[in-house]
Parts: sequence; C-alpha cells; structure tokens
Amino acid sequence: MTMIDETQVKETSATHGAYLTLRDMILTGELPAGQKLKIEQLRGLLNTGASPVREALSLLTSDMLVERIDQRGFRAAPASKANFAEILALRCTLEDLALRQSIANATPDWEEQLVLTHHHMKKASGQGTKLFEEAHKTFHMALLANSESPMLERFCAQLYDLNIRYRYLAAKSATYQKRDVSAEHEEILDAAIQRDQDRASASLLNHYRLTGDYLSRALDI
Amino acid sequence: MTMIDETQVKETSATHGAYLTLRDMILTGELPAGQKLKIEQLRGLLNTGASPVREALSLLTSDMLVERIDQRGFRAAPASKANFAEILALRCTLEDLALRQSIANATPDWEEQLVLTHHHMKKASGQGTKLFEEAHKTFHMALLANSESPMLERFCAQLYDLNIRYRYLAAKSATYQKRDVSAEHEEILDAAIQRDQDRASASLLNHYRLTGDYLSRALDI
DNA sequence: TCCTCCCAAAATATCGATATTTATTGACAT
DNA sequence: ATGTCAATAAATATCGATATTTTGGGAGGA
Repeated sequence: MTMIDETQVKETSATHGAYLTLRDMILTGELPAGQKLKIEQLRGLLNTGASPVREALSLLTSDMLVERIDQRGFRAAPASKANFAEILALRCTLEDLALRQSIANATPDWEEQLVLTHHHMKKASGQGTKLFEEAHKTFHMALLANSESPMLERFCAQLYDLNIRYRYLAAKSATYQKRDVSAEHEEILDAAIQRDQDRASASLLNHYRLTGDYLSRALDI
Repeated sequence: MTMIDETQVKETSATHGAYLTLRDMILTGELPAGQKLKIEQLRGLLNTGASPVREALSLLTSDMLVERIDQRGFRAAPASKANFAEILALRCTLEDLALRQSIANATPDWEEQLVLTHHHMKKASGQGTKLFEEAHKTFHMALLANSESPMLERFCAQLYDLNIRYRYLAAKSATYQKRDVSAEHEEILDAAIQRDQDRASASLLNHYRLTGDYLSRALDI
C-alpha cells in the first residue's frame, strides 16, 4: 500500500487525479492484474470521495485497464500470454499503418518533432526510470502523430500503455535486457526522416517484435 | 425532448440503463453531434440521479460517442466528413484483418452462427427499422467473431456504432438507397462459408465502401 | 456428507445537498 | 463603441448518508 504524496498540488479535479494515479498503479503492477478494486479501499488510498473513484474507474474502462461488472464492481483487467500476443499483433498492424501514413504526410514540422523527442529520449536514458518511460512513449507517439487519423493514434496509444504493463510484469522476473535498443531507435528515426516507409515500418516492427519475444519469455503468467 | 417509457422494467442498474438510453439517443441523432450534455437536463430526461448520469457519460467516452472536458462537463462527440472518412478507412483495415482471421480459424460452429444471423437479418428486413439495425449489426459482428482477437473485435464494434450515427445523419437528407444490399450480404456470407478470405474480404470492403460513398454524398456537415 | 435456504455482513449503487468552478451580465473607464 | 472587471447566475464536481444488491456462512433437512 502506497501513500499518496500530500504535497502534490491540486492542479486538476479529484477525478482526473484519481484517474492518473490509478492508471499508473495498474500499469506498474502495484494494483495487480485481475485484482478486485474495491471503492472503499481506493477511497482511502486516494483520500477522496467515492464519486471521483467510480468515475475514474469508469474512465479507465476506456483504456481497457479496468473491467466493470455491472452491480459487482470493478477489477484490474486480467493479463495473460494470449492477451499479450494479441496486443503485440495489433500494435504491429496499427502502428505500421499509422507510421506509413505519417511518413506519407511528412512535413518539416513533424520531422523536427521526431528529432527533438528522440533527443529527449536519449538524454533521459537512465533506462528503466519513469522519465525514460515517458520520453520513450513520447518519441513513439511522435512517429505516428502525423497520420492525420486521430482514432488510429488513440488506438495505438492505448495499445502502447497496455504493453507497458507487460513490461513491468516481465521486469519482476528480472532477466536483464542487453539488446542495443538505442541503435534500433536511431534506425527508425533515420528511416522516417528519409521518408522511407518500408524501412521505417520494418525497423519499427522489428523493434516491437524483439521486445515482444523477450517479454514473452520473461512472463510467467 | 422525448419522454422515457415509464413502464420499462428496471432489469439493470440505473447507470446501465442511462448508458443504453444515452447511447441510443446519440446514435440516432436525438442528441445531436457536438451538443453540450448537461447533467441536470439529462437527469430529468432519464429520471435518475446525477451519479448514474455522470457514470454513463464517462462510459460513453470509451465508445468515442461522448467527449469529456475536465471541469467543463460533457458533450456529444462532434461529427465531420473527415471523421466519417477516418471511420470508413479504419473499418476497412480492421474488419479486413478480423474477417481473414475468422476464416482462418473457421469452425462448423462459427459457420452455423453466420447462417443463422444472416437468416435473422433477412427476416427482419423491414429495412430501416430498429429490428433490422440490430440484426444487421449482429450479422456483421458474427463474421468477425471467430478472429480470436477480442480487442480487435471490440475496435470493430466501436467503429460500427460510430458509423451508424452517420447513417442516421445522412438519412435526414432523405435520399433513398436503392442498392441491392441483400445481394451484397449473400455474397459475403457465401465467400466466408467457402472460406475464401480474399473474396470474403473484398466483398465486405466493397459493401462498406459503397455505403460509404453513398453516405458521404448524403451528408451535409 | 452434501444440498438448499435463509440471514447477516460487506460491498456496490444511488440520492440529495453542498462546495467549486465556469459562464454571463452589466457597469465603468478608455 | 470597446474592452476590462466584478458580481451574479449556472453548471459541474464532490461529499456523506442511505438504499440495494451480492457474498459468505451456517442451520436444518435429505
């Protein structure tokens, strides 16, 4: 049980705050997959009322991180190898599409964002830290951000987050990753800037599949 | 302003009821795209408390039928030609994939469901009625139901519903559809049962694109 | 021993009231 | 006229209390 930092400034609504905290707790596995999420318990954890908690949980349903059973409460979405495989396969299809569209619509502005977010990611590469996680996601989303298909991007972002959860799950069984991830990122970035759809997509998918293979071996669920 | 039928039996929670009603009202356009959804107003409409209404709206956010603006309430998701085009394109990609996977995993049981749901749809073919709508969706979802990829099916179902909304939008400008839709359905069904992925997918996509072309001409938004 | 039915305990769902925030209006100065 | 600011009105967000539903556990009978 983690205590919430009392000093955290109330910048947004209680619902939004609860949403962010719960989301993080589920992604990191602090709230384990499949666990019953009791309102009263979370109410204490987040020190807020029942309404914001319920609403946050309803929202997390959109992200497929929480399941709602009518009249019977909520629980953290279950995890399984099959689910992980499905996420990987869908990501490959959808990000392939989004990346190709982004490249097709390439603009100088987009390219600059790529270079910038990639740079930030490199600087934050104290691998494993929250900061790097954040920057990594930002870079990957920047690759897709020019697809001119907001729903597609939303699906990709959802799947990205779902995948993160499995990364945390695999991390528990502590095998260490010695692949040269940063070379893979360079390769994707370079291909995207060259506007080479095939090469960009191939290296992106390769990046995901390598991680996927690694994770799926590390998972014991 | 429509009054809700008082005799409707309370089979589920207030939240779920509100969810179904609101969803229907948005799909049919009774709550127009982009409209502000005030809690108090809906509370009266559904005669229930504010909590179920808020929760239902949060849930509808998952379906991309409602947008939530923190601290500033909810509104029905806006509609546009660009959004319609995006939905069509995504449906074509995702249903293509799901249909192919379903066929690849074909089982007698699945085939039987196809035949059955197709039969029900034909019987309900008082085109335009709520009953036909329901049966039509059931048939199309049955086509994808064997993909063994629940998330993919969920995305497809979401997109299907979003598309329906545009059907209602187009219906207002009252051009009438004289295409032989039922022949198209037969064609899809037949190809699926023959386990011919290419032909099934081609006829499904043709079906969607024809409807898409028709709708996008009829829309004046 | 194994069911089934019923009762208490726990948890969820819902309500009504209140606190907070955002939107609106009109007066005042420029 | 026009833009800013304060006061008011409206709407949202949140709380605490209550009603409803589900769950778990035992007593009694087969």
